[in-house]
Amino acid sequence: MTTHLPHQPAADSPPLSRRERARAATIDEIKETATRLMSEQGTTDLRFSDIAREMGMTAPALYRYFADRDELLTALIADTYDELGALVAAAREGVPADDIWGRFLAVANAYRSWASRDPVRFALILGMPVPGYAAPEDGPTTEAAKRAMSQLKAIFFHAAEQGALGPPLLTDVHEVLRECTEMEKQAHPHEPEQSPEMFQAILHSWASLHGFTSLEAHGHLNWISPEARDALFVSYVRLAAITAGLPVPDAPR
Amino acid sequence: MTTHLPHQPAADSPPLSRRERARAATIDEIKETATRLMSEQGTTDLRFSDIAREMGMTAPALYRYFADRDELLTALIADTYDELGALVAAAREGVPADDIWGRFLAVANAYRSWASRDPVRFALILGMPVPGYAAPEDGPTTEAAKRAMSQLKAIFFHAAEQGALGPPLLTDVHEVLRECTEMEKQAHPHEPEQSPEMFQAILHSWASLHGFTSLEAHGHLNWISPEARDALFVSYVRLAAITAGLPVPDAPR
DNA sequence: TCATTGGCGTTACGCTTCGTAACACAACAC
DNA sequence: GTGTTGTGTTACGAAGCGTAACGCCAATGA
Repeated sequence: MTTHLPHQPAADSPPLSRRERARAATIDEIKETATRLMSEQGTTDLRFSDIAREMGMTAPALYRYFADRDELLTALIADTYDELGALVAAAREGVPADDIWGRFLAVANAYRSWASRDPVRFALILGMPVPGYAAPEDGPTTEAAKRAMSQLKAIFFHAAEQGALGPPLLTDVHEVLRECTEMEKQAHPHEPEQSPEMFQAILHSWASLHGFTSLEAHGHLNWISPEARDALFVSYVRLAAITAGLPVPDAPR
Repeated sequence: MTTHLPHQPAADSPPLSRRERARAATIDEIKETATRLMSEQGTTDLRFSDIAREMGMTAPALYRYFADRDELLTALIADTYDELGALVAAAREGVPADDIWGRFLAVANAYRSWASRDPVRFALILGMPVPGYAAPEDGPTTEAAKRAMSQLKAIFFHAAEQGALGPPLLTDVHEVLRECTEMEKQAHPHEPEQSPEMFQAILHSWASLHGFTSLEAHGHLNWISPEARDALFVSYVRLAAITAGLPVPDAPR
């Protein structure tokens, strides 16, 4: 898992003592095992004893590394955020920058296929908080949401830069959403300018994408064939792109 | 809760013995209590002991009524389906039949506000299956999905009947989705005709609606104000209706 | 009227989990 | 070598699940 903590700025205090390395490795192994168990048994309800057993340890030993189940969960959630973020970013960057529709589709596909591959972890970060787990106040939950969305944002910013971004289908924006855009602008002064219409369109796209993904990942579209779901998804993403003002090639792929 | 079981055709075998009535009442009370606890503690992970304590009973007594936690969950899930279905249907019927946009918005609002009011039960039926709970094979899960969707379907059918349904924004429909439409037609021969474009548009609408609802219900839109969310939702639903070919009044409400 | 039957709820139990406490051992520092 | 720190163990108490064995009560039948 190579924990990769983007939160503490990777100060990389170079001299990592033997012990510290061992500790870090154990932490990674715990998280890896926990993640695997979670995916395997299809539940976010992980048991310390299971993890320990799987690792050839006893349960109380884990408390040396995580104070309780919630702390472990918090770590797993943070890692999952990062993983999804990285995955989506990689997908976006795997397509030439001028192929805006291609990038949009790539991001959508990455989001969707990750969720379908790992519905439990998808639910872990973007579904309901784990049973009995109280997310740290105003914690990583909304953070993750925004990070996922920022990948979409990036596409819109890029399209706008290139002058390839048309007006969205809906140009009416409610006053309160205009204010909201203003606040976002102040919160992220380094980001390119974003119009209220674009802000609204981005949110629309993201909610759309999430809807299909969530339904499919949790099996609520199983009554249509996988091929039909694929076709549906592509048309769905096309629709989202069109309504958001992104340039979309005419030929239905 | 007055259990209202639409599955067994309410044969209403009239002579309900005193005992049977008592038993039914207890079952209802258990389900009520379980539901309440679930909503209150924000978790689908309910404990028999808690339910029993709340009812002034002991845990083992509950096993007279439900063989195990899964059986109780199955019952709760079924009830929740029915409740949501009824709620949405009521919302739809609360608006004059010729006000198509009004009905669409009402359905969307009902779905959304129910989910936000009761995110746990929303997750219970439309999110990830409960930890440790294996849904009965091909069971109520997809049933619920289809039932929720049927409310949307009804609106489209009605609009089509009235000749008020325009073409959706996307009229390309992939071959495999056309076949899928055909199969649906055969599965529900009593339903009005539905074109592939319409079938696709309905699915699009539903996935959209679900996306916003799911994000909001689980707190992932908390970084914008409730008022902004309201405004966003209305514009979102408008967009969905427009792209689906439903008649939408020009004035942005 | 009185015994029987069946449903319901109880206490008692075994098993498993969580999380803490007390102890044992290895690595490291001086 | 000796003390300190980190890591893992076994031992324990509290709480949950689900089963088993028992007591109580209402309904039934002679």
